[in-house]
Amino acid sequence: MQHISVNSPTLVAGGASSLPEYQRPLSFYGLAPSDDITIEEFENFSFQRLEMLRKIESKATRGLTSEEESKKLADELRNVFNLSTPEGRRQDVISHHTLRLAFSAPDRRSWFVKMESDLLSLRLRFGGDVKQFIESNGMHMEPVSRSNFATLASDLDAVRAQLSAADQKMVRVPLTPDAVSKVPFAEASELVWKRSVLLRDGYAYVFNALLLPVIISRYRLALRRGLQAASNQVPTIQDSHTQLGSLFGALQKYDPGANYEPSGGTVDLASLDMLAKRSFPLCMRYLKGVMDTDHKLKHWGRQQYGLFLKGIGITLPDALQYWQSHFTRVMSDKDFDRNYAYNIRYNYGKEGKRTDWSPYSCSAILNMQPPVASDDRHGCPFRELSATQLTGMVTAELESANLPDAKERIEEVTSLAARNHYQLACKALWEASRPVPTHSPDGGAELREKPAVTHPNEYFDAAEAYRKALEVEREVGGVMPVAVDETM
RNA sequence: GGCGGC
DNA sequence: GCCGCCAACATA
Ligand code: SF4
Repeated sequence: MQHISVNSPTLVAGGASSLPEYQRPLSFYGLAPSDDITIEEFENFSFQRLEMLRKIESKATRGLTSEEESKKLADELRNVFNLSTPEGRRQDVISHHTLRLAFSAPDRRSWFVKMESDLLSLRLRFGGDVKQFIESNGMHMEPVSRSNFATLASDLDAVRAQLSAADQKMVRVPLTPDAVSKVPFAEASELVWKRSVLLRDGYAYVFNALLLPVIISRYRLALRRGLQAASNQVPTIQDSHTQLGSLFGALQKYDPGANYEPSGGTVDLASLDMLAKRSFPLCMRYLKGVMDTDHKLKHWGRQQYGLFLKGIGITLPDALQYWQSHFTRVMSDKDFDRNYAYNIRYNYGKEGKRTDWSPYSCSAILNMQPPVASDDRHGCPFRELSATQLTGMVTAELESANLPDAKERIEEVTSLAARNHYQLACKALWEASRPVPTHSPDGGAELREKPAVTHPNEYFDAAEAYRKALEVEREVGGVMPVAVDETM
């Protein structure tokens, strides 16, 4: 059996599980394993952990995040690595560090960080001890002095009164200075979001009973640093241990998040449906709809939509495959190659004068040859669609976001369009389902601050940025702000 | 879609 | 019939 070690000097004294990295049941995994680990162990442990993370993901994507579901999940996960035994802790640490290496590439980090932080959160919530975790890991939480506390006490009481019932139960009633910590604003974003903290001078005053999100926030930061470091180690490790290469290869194939997180500037074809639904401007959503039903698009529609797709990060091979797969449903492969493939490559700067053409702006789109043929689908729907069609599309889009004020929003959008304010209508639609977050950073502010949409890709980018800003909250179990209309 | 070449 | 090359810019 082939023994290998991640760290070069191997030390084994009195059994591996007495090593410092295996002492605490829960940690930020700051210490890498230093004992001998067999290939089989690497494989078994890391695949078991990957299974755990995938379970967490699948629960989350199916929306099973209630207290009961979370508890069930936590119980299930406890059976994978038994953290109350030294060997279970060893397996936990080894598997974590193996996956760090496998998920260290920049475009694979987010998924791993999210799942690992969910895992730690579950473990601490069900069966863990936050206070003990903080102590045993030497985490520093800045205490509040007696005199400072005196000035905050009444405000803290007010905050406590607003807590959810469950949280309120956790905070002991006569508040004392040692029941509160002073935390940098950024580390308490989820609590700020839920208005569970008192804000003063750029700091958040957090009830110690509710410190979990702060821990998770620090964990995410530490983990991101660790992944950065791990990515530097990967080449060395793969050089000295070729056996690990195939393990990493296998682990990569198991990455479930790879094709749904549009990261690293390129976008996977598989995520197109999802992206269209959540972030395409109306014109592009419309063109995509035509592609999905008719599998063809006339020339200017291809230009408008194709360049937009390039702009959001569809690669040339994917673009060729995308158009080909649709067009060949209504024509031969040969016809597609002869008449359309060249133009797609040309738009990507791979033919002729090799210019990387930029996607059309709104004014370019508004200014194109008007669609005359009955099957011309290009242009701006706010101008080209009949009032009935437009209302239908806008309604469909806003209904899926189920807003309290959908009626008014639809009316606002369609009446702007009727007055020929197409780009204003477009922006009103963007805003309708994207209320300004009260606390979290306003992703998409670039667009919100402008009066009108000026570019379809700007619409898309701002929509994605908005989503991403909210994601920060959701990663630590926060609330979506669509439900955040509580004006108080 | 237009222009151009054979 | 075969093929290559190009491209828009007011919309408060
Ligand atoms: S305003 Fe611009 S982005 Fe919006 S639908 Fe019209 S062309 Fe597309």
